[in-house]
Amino acid sequence: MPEPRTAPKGDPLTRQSLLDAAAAIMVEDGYAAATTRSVASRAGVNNALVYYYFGTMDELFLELFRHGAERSFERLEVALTSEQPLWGLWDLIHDFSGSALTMELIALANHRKAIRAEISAYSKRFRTRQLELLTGVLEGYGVNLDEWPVTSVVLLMAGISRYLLIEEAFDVQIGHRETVALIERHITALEGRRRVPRAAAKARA
Amino acid sequence: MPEPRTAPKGDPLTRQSLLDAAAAIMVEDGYAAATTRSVASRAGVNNALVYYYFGTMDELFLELFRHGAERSFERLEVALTSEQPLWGLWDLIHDFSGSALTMELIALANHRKAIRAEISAYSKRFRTRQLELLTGVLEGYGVNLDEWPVTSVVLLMAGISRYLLIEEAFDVQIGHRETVALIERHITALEGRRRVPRAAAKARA
DNA sequence: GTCTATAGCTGGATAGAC
DNA sequence: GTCTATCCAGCTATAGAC
Repeated sequence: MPEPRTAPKGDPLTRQSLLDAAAAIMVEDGYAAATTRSVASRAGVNNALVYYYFGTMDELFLELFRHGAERSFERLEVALTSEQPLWGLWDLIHDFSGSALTMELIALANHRKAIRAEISAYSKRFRTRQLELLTGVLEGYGVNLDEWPVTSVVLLMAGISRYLLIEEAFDVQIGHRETVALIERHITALEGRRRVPRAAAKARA
Repeated sequence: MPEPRTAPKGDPLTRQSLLDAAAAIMVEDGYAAATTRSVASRAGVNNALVYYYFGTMDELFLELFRHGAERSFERLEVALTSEQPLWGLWDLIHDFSGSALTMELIALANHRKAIRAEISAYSKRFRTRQLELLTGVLEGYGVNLDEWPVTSVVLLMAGISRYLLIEEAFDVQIGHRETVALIERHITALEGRRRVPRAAAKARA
């Protein structure tokens, strides 16, 4: 579906630059810093345009989330139907890009009902799809699903990965290397060494 | 040390009620809702008192964090020197109370330098102490520390626990029960069934 | 589509009365 | 200690000119 049902009004470039500006500000200074003025200013336009394009800041935030969510969903499909689904899932989950923004949106959701509902619905959909696609894979690897339920495997990978990112943001890295190695050892035991390229890994200092 | 070196000025009760009010508001509506006016109003006093007691909102947030951090550190000592250190650690980490506030403070830290620094320093101290106390314990249990580094055990427990709490906040609970069971199975394998009472567990719906 | 101008509100912070 | 009063900054949102 390359053509949305109702084409959003206005200049698509301006619209996108507002979304990009909002994302950048949220990552750099937190969601509270993403105001109509700061976003518009960074996008190089007047703040009244935020209302012209999105109506309210809530709508802008929602659109930002939906963009990222849709992209993640597509990447999930690719990862879990690839030759090495576990490696694909790990790389996807462990990917730095987007995580900072996601965490800001989660924080934002704490006091924005619409955003909370959107994230909640999406998370369930995402998790459900993960399970659908991964159950057969783990069965194929001969994993004992009573001892290692698919949900738990997914939760462990996601949880540890998210936690490492949070700690890194606070410059705490004690034991991170060993822990990543531990996870990757287990993945290797199931589906061999990583043969697929790590998807679009960001350079890290 | 029942007497602090420099007694904070003002009425200790008012001071505490301001801190309590700030904590409650942050948990309920997010850190952005904790303003001088909202905090003072909830504490039943005038908003100018926030400045009388704390000077700035930043100082209030810092004091809030330090209180919780100190309490956590004490609980860590108790847990890790108890008869069942792993169960103690798990209960401490997995405790619901305080986690919501912690997450708000983490979000807040994203754009408040002073708070970021405080959390960073505390986290390192906390992790270091965990390792000091837990290394001997795991050795005593005959754990292969090359395969399961102490840091990784701690990170896995903390990461999964935190992630479960975040998901619960979004009403996503798919696989949570099984995953908690999995972790507790492993703890049981090392140090037997839980014999110590779960510390101050909050009732959950 | 993009702008200026402005209304209306909320927040941080301070001065000074009691 | 606690309050009232007030200043100023910054924000959302709208009206209307170009």
